[in-house]
Amino acid sequence: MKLAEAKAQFLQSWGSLGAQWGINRTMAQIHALLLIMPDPLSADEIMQELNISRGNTNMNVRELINWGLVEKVLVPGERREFFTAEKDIWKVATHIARERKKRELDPIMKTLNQLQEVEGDQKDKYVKSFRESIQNINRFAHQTDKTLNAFTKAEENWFYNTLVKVFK
Amino acid sequence: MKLAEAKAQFLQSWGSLGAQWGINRTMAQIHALLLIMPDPLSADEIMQELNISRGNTNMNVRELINWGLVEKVLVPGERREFFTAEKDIWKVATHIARERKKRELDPIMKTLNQLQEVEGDQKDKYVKSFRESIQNINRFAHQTDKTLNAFTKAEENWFYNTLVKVFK
DNA sequence: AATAACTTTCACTAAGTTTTGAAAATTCGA
DNA sequence: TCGAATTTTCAAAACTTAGTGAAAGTTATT
Repeated sequence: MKLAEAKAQFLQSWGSLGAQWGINRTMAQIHALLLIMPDPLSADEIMQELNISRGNTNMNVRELINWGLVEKVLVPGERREFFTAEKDIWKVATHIARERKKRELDPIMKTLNQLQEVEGDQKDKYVKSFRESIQNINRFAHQTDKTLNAFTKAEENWFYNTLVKVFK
Repeated sequence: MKLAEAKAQFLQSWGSLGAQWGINRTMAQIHALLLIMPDPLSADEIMQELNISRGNTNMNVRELINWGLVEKVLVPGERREFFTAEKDIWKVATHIARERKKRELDPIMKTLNQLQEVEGDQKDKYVKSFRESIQNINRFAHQTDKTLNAFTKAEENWFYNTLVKVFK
């Protein structure tokens, strides 16, 4: 397989993987592109490689920077901005996990805590069932929270090493 | 907070959580509804509770059954079908993990393996960088695969117990 | 076999999201 | 300060996905 072909296939696969996880196609593709390129790219290069508009490029690059997955690089003597992605995939994963936790798990935990205080007769089977479900989900959420915290710290990759030991 | 209000809020939160994970709102809401109800519900009851059409209900219930998260219950003396959700949230999580792995991780691993065989001069920095990226992602994917396999087996909850020990 | 109860399908519509491209804003060097 | 290079914004268009409801299909009962 030639590089050009392999590259195209990777960009497309990474794009649809992203889509299945609620990340927009273009954002995932820009990320993929920056992942495999040895040097930082300019907005124009991204536009060309992916055949997308300037506006689209700008929006999604900014969003990637927001997620901490891409950063601006200043090339001396160049007016334009260049962009590069974190190449250590493990760091990428912990970044994403940390972001999603902040945006999704934390809010739902807040909600769950409130919902536990539903009023009503414990003998009413609807109340009882609701309470039990919320409690179970809440317990699970707390466990997940702890696990993610451990995972996303990972300052010295100890989590990774632990996992490797446990699951090898 | 009254039950009705708490219920509405839970249905809505679970729905938008689902949406962020690429699961459609209605599917997540039906699941949430069945989670908190003590007894199985009929299609009509689901339609009423969530204010959705018959067709939509049917499609999403079938999809949930497909995912192994909901099952039909036959109530003696009733012609209609009733539906109920697995209440053990841990089982739900492993089910989802197993499904998503099958649908997403397995295919991408196949692709990655192919992409490693890209032709070209190792001295070409584009080829070199591409190879390295794919290799890194591939290693990560394999590790994730192992972890998920361990997690989704969970026949005796040993994974859970291990995690609790490790992260408590 | 006819009927009634119920489920499934599917063409269409509604809603939501992404992308475009041109205009506005910003930045930097001369 | 001006103007060229570059980035950002945003309204409209294109596209995608979800939801509807009526019709077709299925199944159980008499």
